Amino acid sequence: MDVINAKLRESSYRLTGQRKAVLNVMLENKGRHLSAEEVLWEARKISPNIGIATVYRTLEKLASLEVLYKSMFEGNKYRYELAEDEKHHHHHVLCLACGLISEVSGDLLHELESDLDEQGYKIIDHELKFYGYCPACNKKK
Amino acid sequence: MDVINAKLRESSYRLTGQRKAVLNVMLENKGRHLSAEEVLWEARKISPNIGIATVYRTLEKLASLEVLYKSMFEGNKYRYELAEDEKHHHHHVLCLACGLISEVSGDLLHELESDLDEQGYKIIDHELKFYGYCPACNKKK
DNA sequence: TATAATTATGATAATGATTATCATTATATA
DNA sequence: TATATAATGATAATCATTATCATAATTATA
Repeated sequence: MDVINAKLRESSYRLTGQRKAVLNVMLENKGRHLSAEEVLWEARKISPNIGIATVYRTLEKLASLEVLYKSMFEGNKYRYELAEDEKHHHHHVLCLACGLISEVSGDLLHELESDLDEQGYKIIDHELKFYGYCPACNKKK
Repeated sequence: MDVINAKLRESSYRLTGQRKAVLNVMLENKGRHLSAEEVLWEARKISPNIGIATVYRTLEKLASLEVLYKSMFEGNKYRYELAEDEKHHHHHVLCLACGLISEVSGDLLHELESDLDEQGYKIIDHELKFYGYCPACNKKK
């Protein structure tokens, strides 16, 4: 919270009612991955007239401040999640049956990244997604 | 080639002029990652009247036969590449400066996948992208 | 072979997520 | 308070992709 407020203050980002609504939705949904449309409906419970453009603008800004992480899902839609200091990388497991998105922690990728460094690359970030079945759906099969 | 023909025969996929054009474009661009639009322009050199719908249909079919791999780039566009037997997984490095897409081989991810297996997941596939600078652009900086 | 069914194609409309535009409203500053 | 600046919401525009549909090509059948 303090970290977030510091970031907002530093970039002199005014916290209007609508922006507060979006931010609150994201805070209340810590650990979940919301689409812009989902954020819109949740945010309207707090700020009933908020429009989709403002939601996009706010999510974009918060992502650029690294308050949120933004990443592509289902091949056609971004989803946003609250950033947590501990995990700078976003590794996801998508359940092909129920759509559940879980997080993978751990950083086995450092090894791969240093291989690439040796080859002359400069790696800034990475993204890893697993596709399969979550424990619950896997059991049912 | 034989493998591809076998797959096409098995699924009784008729190789019309347009489909042959798309397939040839992909064969000639082995190792490259083409968007549907790019395939369209190349294919029109062979089959001048081919339409974008046929390109999409053909790419989709070839991807479902695993003749091609399809994956999302730049957050808004699929790109297709000729599948090669050796690599069943598609790990990419995207250069943020020049847009070059290179391949990473090796499969350090098996370890991560078996961790997930132990947690009850059933992993079917994965996708890994690195973002950074290719050796050429990295040198220039 | 002629004809009927089937499949493939291309033009184009529809879709869905995202972005741009612009008039209006809210806020900050002189 | 007047004025400049920033934020907002409605909606149009964009762009990749998908759906539709009339027509053309191919295949199967009588």
